[in-house]
Amino acid sequence: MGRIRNFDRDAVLESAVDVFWERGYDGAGMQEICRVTGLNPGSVYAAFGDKHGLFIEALKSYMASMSRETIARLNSNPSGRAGIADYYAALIEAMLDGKRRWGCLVTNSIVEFAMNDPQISEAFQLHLARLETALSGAIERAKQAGELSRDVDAAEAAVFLVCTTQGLNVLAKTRPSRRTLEAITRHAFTAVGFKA
Amino acid sequence: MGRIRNFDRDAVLESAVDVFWERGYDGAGMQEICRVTGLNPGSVYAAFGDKHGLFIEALKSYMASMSRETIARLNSNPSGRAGIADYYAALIEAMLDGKRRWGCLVTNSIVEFAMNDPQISEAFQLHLARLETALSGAIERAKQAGELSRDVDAAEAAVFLVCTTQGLNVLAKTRPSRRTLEAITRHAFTAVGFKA
DNA sequence: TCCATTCTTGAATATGAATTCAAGAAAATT
DNA sequence: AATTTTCTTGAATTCATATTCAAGAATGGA
Repeated sequence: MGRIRNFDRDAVLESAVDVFWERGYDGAGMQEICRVTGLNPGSVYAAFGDKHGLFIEALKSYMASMSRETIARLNSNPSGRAGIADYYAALIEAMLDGKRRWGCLVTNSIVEFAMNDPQISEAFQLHLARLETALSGAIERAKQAGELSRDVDAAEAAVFLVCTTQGLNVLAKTRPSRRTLEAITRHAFTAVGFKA
Repeated sequence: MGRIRNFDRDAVLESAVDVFWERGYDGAGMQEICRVTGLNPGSVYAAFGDKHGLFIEALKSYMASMSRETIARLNSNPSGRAGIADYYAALIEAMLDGKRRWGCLVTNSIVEFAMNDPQISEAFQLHLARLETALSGAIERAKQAGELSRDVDAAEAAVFLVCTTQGLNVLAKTRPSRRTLEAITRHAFTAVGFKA
């Protein structure tokens, strides 16, 4: 059958995600991608076609792992309110200390590509819709539990929270203080209808 | 004295702003910049040094005109509440029809450059601080007028509104509906403490 | 009118990054 | 073990685009 591939495709994608995340699509040179993944150009091109193809796969990998993590956190607690609080608490920590200092790969890419690339554009819409649905679900649970008034429109509130998250993703790049981030999420909570 | 320059520096900057705004820094080719401004490469380089220099000046021109417009709108009405409402109403229109479909040049650039360029980074912080101050002023006026409770923290509320605007700037690129944009600004109003 | 200076022009060049490719190495099948 | 197939390597190439430059044109002063 011939020589077997001796690198792990998923591990390579995870490394590539970091480069695109930190530097952006244009800012990420094949040279650095090769350094970080430990691959040579030839192997990258054989496995992924070209830089654009690598990026699409890296983006999908990022989206999948983020969706998974977000949904898990929102549902980690029977209380919808606590789920949303946990989600934002984790976001803030990552923005202060973790990779979220680089913003969010989806947000960064929406801005960098506008909606010029139909393939990427579709993936964005899907990802944002997924986040929105997960938030909406948590809001509905909060309503059921009496943590929130029955006449809150869950869909609208979810869109608003998605917008807040996008805003945080931008501000994260300006190295904001914990105080600033917490003030923002506190206001978002109020906006949805949760009591302080 | 020699030949006099026969183009208007400010007009050139305004055209350049549009190219950077729509395409981003990397996406804006000198070729297109020359086409749009009507200049030749040589003239651009003589006047602005290089692409980076042109960008910095274009960004400053954008920031100045946006600050001016925003502050004017926020103060266009004696009521702080009405000023903020006008500001968001105008933003929504521009996101549906106008150049804000391309997002905001500041937001786009914050994301594209992260905080790698100190010169640009400083300009960002200043611009965001200006917006924050203007919003905070309107909120204070609303408090004075009894449109808002005295114990609203104007500084925190202003930071929150800046975040919302950044989020809108991102979502604008996904071609959102009027309903979506209005739902978001309605929630932001609530979050600050205005009655529906 | 002529000169000195500065601007304009657009083709030529330089630069940097993506991509290819030919040779070598490893695995599996016979 | 030989053979075939596929992967790996990294230097060479291609390609795109920022930048330069030499020649021409317009202005103000002498």
